[in-house]
Amino acid sequence: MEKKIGRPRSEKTKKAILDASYELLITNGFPSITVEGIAEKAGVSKATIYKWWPNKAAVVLDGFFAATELMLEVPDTGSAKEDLMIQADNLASFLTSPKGRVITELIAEGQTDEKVAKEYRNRYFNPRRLISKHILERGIERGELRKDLNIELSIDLIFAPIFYRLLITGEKVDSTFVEQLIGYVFAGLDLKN
Amino acid sequence: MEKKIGRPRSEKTKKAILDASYELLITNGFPSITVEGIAEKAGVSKATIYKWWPNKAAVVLDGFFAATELMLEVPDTGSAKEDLMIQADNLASFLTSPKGRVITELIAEGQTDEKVAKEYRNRYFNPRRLISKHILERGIERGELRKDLNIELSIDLIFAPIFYRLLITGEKVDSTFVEQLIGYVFAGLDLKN
Amino acid sequence: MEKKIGRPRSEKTKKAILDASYELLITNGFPSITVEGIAEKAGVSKATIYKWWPNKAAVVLDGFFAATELMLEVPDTGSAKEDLMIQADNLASFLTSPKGRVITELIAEGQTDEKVAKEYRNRYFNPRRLISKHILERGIERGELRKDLNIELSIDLIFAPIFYRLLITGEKVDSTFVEQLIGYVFAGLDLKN
Amino acid sequence: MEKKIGRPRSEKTKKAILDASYELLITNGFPSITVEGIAEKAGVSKATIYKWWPNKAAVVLDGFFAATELMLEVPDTGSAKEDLMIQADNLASFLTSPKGRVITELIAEGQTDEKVAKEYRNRYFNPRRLISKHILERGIERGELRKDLNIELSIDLIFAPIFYRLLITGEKVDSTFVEQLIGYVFAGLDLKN
DNA sequence: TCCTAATCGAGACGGTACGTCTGGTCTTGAG
DNA sequence: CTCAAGACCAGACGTACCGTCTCGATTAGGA
Repeated sequence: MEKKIGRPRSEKTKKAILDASYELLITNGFPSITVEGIAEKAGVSKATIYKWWPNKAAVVLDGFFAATELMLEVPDTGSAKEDLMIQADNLASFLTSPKGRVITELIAEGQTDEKVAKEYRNRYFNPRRLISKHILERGIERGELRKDLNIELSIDLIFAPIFYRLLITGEKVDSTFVEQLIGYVFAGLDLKN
Repeated sequence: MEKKIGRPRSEKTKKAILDASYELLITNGFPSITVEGIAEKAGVSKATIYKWWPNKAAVVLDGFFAATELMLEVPDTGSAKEDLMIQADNLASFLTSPKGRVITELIAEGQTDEKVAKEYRNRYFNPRRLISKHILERGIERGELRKDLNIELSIDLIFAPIFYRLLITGEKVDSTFVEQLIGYVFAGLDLKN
Repeated sequence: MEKKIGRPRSEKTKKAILDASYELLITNGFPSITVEGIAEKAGVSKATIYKWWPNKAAVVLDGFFAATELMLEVPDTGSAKEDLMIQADNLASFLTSPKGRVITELIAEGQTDEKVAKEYRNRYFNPRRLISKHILERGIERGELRKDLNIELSIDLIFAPIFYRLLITGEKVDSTFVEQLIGYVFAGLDLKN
Repeated sequence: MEKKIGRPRSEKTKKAILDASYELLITNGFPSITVEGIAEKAGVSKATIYKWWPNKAAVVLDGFFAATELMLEVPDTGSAKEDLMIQADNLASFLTSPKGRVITELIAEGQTDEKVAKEYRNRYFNPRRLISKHILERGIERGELRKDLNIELSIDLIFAPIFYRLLITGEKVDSTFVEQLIGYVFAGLDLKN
């Protein structure tokens, strides 16, 4: 147990930093955030920020997740397909909202900063994938889906197109799209379907 | 009819800039490229670069596409599924190669710079989607695929997971994956399949 | 004698350059003149300017003297002191006018560009000093001034304070000052006077 | 009462900047000084320089005066004429030395930058004129000079020709010249003298 | 009349410094 | 020991002019 001499870390300061960071993130977007801006808005010294976070990305990520780590409800309608549709629709709604834009910016940042990538995988994607996994497993148990289903790949199939449109093609991502998407994923392209 | 007065633009200089830009892109990655660096490597004045391109992203994009605008062969095995598998596999190979890493960096940049996004859609993705479209239409004609197939969505389904893994989950993208992927996309998740 | 084949130099162009140069000099002052500006205003190519003048200073000087090489009348009132007073007063009037400001700017430029210095000595100061010399010599002949007068020094004494005020102290240079100045120069500081 | 929070300004850095600036001024002259050069020589960031000085002229002036603000001894031989001769001779020696060249360059700069002009008047010329004034007043008290002498004009008469030669005619400024000059200023041009 | 050679306009180009900005580190004194 | 304040270094940004250069189009005199 290490000694605890000296002035203890101020939780108020920490909160101020994360709040300021998140607010700037929402209003101005990731790339135009500056550490100086966060410090000023939080009424805090730049040095204090760098004391506790190694760089800009770290603070901003922390601020984002501190603000968005919310309940992850597991839909349960009795139908795996229906449950996944709900989950996908919720995701699409969030991603296309102003707050959701941050996610795509973080993904962008993650392309050149592995720490960022790790962070959003652990704190954002993995928890959500677990839910999907749970839904799919329930579907298998119930006999709705076949036993040897590749669950990870199935999750990819469902959610990838949503991100593909957001990140790459820029096409619309709305409920109609999600519905069609789930339909095609379940049915497959083959003629027989 | 465009004017032809004054000293004409030096093609040698243009090439030197694009080459230098591309080389730096490959070796150091997008975010660490500097216009000053390009100028120096190309033996060119910074002002000349800014004369022809509005900003860093524009030069780098141009350099990238000048170097990668290659033949887009349309696979034709007689089977749409087979053709798409080949196309997807080619894409996966490229994206996971050092040169392909650039694409994900450009997508990252595109999240906050609409011009970049527009550019890679027009110059990279659209041509490739056209090929997929062609393959699918041929499949429909041949009776391999159903007449009312939503072609755009189908293309999304096939390629999205590849980018999803690269950009988000970081999971492996190899031939096995592509094979499984195409299998699932064609067959669907439904029990009956 | 050199051949005169080829297109001859356009006098119209030369005039346009000098005029534009002078106008810019008067309106904006020496340091904010740019060769690009002269070229544009004159409707002329930059290369043409550099064809005939080695650098910015040369054009501007030429433009200035082309516009200001005026008659140098020799005052002749019958009194050397009176004549010098008139000359000094004329000089002071010119130097404190907007057009005269240019002279001080040229002197400034001359501190670091010997060619400029040479130029304004030859084309501006020497002709004027010759007049003063003439006046003083006439005064000696007439018996107004002593035979062994150091003429060069005397000229310095008369005109130096005018420039001193303009260039250094910034004090007023008006007719009253000139009058007092001439008075003191002629009388000397000594008690007996 | 001024605040004293935050890291205090580094005197070492300030000195390094002023020293570097002065050394460059002496060796290369005012117009070829660059802020970048000062920064490099001083081992300092450009931003730090711009933090404390608004532009090049300001740093260089400061560097110059920091290095030359020396004792201003008042000569006192018992004769005003003699004292002025000594002062003028000292000035001439300084101005014609390498370090003195800077003064003429500053005067040049002052023609188009009023702040520079103000600065060298306050920090260089005014203190020296005060000494001359003192000498002249002492001369009047002693009965060497007449009571109603125009002191300012007299100072102009003595020092102006030195600067006139340096700035304009380029003629020699040595002890002989100074001696003659003082002689003429005191005696006047009039025949009776 | 055609040829030859210099001049001209337009404007691209390498170079150099500008003054600004931000990321991340360091230095004080107060708490 | 922590914190606010803020000075500091490093280094890229995009801009501005310099003086040089390459074009094609003119514009004379000489062949």
